[in-house]
Amino acid sequence: MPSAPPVTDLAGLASQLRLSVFRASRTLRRESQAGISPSMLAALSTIDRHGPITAGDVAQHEQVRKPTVTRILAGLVDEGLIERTADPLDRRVAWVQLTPAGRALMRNVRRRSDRFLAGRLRALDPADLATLERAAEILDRVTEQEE
Amino acid sequence: MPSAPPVTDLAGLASQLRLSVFRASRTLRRESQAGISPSMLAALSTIDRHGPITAGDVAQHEQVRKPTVTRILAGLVDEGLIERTADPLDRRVAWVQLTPAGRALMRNVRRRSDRFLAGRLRALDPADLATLERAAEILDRVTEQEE
DNA sequence: TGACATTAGTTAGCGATGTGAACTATCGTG
DNA sequence: CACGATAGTTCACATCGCTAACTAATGTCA
Repeated sequence: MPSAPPVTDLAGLASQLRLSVFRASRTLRRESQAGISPSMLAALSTIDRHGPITAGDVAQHEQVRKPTVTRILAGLVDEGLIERTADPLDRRVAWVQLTPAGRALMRNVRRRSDRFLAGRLRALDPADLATLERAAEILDRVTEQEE
Repeated sequence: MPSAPPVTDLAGLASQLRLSVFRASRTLRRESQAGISPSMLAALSTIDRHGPITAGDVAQHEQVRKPTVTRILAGLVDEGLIERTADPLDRRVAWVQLTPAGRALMRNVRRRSDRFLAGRLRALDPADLATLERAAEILDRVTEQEE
């Protein structure tokens, strides 16, 4: 694999990347079959990874405002996927964590519920897959960083 | 640059990619400063690239249903960025194309309106930028293909 | 101690974006 | 000319994000 030429047109890359990510997100949203909405799945994943976590910290990780988190968490509680625990020392704070059902859903999603996308990825060659894998990490760094 | 190890866990990559793309899209939507919405910008870009095009074909390219296209195009017409031309032979069909204002906006967006994302990209090393560039193309292939 | 700022989270209401179902208008075909 | 296919629209609905304003609890400091 020859090393790629350097990218100097940052603005061009930025606008291209914006469009590609936007379109991909739209398609993936439509094809999502996890049983819960993309927002809920993303929040669930954050809660899964970061153990017991406060609503405010979920907002930080998800890069979303607090009222949005309130609604998403309410939905996850309704579905029985997370549970809240009041903080005994600071009664303003509510900790959330996955229920067994939440953990089961996450396992399910990771292992086999992404048939649409996985099916399309199957057609790619290994180099492209590796590129996507690295790109996912880079995207996370770029978009999740604190300002 | 050493060649990457092969990716075999397609389901894992798929679910990771879904989350990364979703979060990136959410952040980019919030930071968008093009003056028009991401949907409108994406459609405008498609119309720009594919010359005079019908509404149905815009829907194909954008991977969106026809009612969605109707509304997006109406917005672009309101903003004076595109214009419709009735097909003289088939009066069901409406062709759309960019107005001078639409072309000017596209030039503007490509060159300098993506400060947020470009600013964050500036911190990346050339290899990461090249990865993102290739990933954008791959994403387009994966998500825009006909089923 | 008591006034006041800060912090965590919620409620209420808005706007943007996408959808499916049903509709109009037009076209093509036997 | 009847009837099915096609292009696009309208309508009602759901999701998802936001700001503003609120409640409740905590911290600070004169």
